[in-house]
Amino acid sequence: MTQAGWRQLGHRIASECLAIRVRRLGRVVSRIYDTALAPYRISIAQVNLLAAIAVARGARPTDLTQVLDVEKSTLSRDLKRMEDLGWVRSDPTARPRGRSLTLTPAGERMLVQVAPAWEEAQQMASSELGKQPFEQLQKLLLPFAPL
Amino acid sequence: MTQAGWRQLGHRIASECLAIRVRRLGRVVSRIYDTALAPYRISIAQVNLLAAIAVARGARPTDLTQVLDVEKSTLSRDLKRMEDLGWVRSDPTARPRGRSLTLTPAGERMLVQVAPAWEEAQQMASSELGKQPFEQLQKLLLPFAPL
DNA sequence: TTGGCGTGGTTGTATATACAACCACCACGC
DNA sequence: GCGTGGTGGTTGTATATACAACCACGCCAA
Repeated sequence: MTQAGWRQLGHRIASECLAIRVRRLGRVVSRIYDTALAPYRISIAQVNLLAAIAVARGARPTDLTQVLDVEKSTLSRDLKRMEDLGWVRSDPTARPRGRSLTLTPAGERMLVQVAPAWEEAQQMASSELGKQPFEQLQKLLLPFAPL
Repeated sequence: MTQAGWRQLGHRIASECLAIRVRRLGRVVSRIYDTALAPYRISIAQVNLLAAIAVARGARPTDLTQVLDVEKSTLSRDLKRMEDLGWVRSDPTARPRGRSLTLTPAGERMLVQVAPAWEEAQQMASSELGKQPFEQLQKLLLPFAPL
């Protein structure tokens, strides 16, 4: 392969790859939310989990892996951390099999407490990305909302 | 806060948060590319770096942190791995200060070798997200292409 | 009744990511 | 000529993420 070959390839990949753009967007957006949430010592990923459990009450970890598109091993450890922090509780379930997840009172309080910071982060994201792009992204990514 | 309060909040956050959608998209899309690239023992994040260095030849790590919106500490370790793998070389630079990055011949070969798998991944992404959403996303995320 | 098999979950290992703290070094002002 | 500050980089620590391998337990079929 000639020198022009690989250099041009690099250019093509850098300029056309969807994953590269999406991952960079993820870093930028995550930083906005994590910064806004930092005073509460919680990450946007953890707020995500809290909200998911609040909504899908009594769900099992396996159920959440579907809703969140996350690996079961990832979820296992994330949940462990949040149980250790006292935000989540898991009880053996009567149903089929597995554990049933619920927020503890502390978890419920945390969700309520961080809500204003989350709102701010939404505003920040909208102003950093631009109002139009923000809204277009929201619409386009509707299928990825966990509901 | 009443029970309806936090439950409704969970629903609102789960259904309206941009970061949650973007992060989930990132997981889904990254998996598509990583799966396609797996036979080559390389991740899309590493292909990203290879391409960036191919394009911005002789750039210093600090320069890349701007282009990629990545923390310097993250980049430091990612580059270390890739130097260990023999894909990247860093030389002291005459200019201002710092190290100058270039692809090794092995790095150039790797970029060329994985290109077909990357193309397949682009196709897979387009078909999994749908042609229209894929193209709309591409357009919307143009500002996040590292060029 | 018992021997798999499938499902749910954890653990081992590795990468990607960030923040904070630190170090190294050069440039510039005095 | 010598501080001192800013810049570039690494290291400590922690989380988020994935794949592969494993474990635990019910359930069903022979």
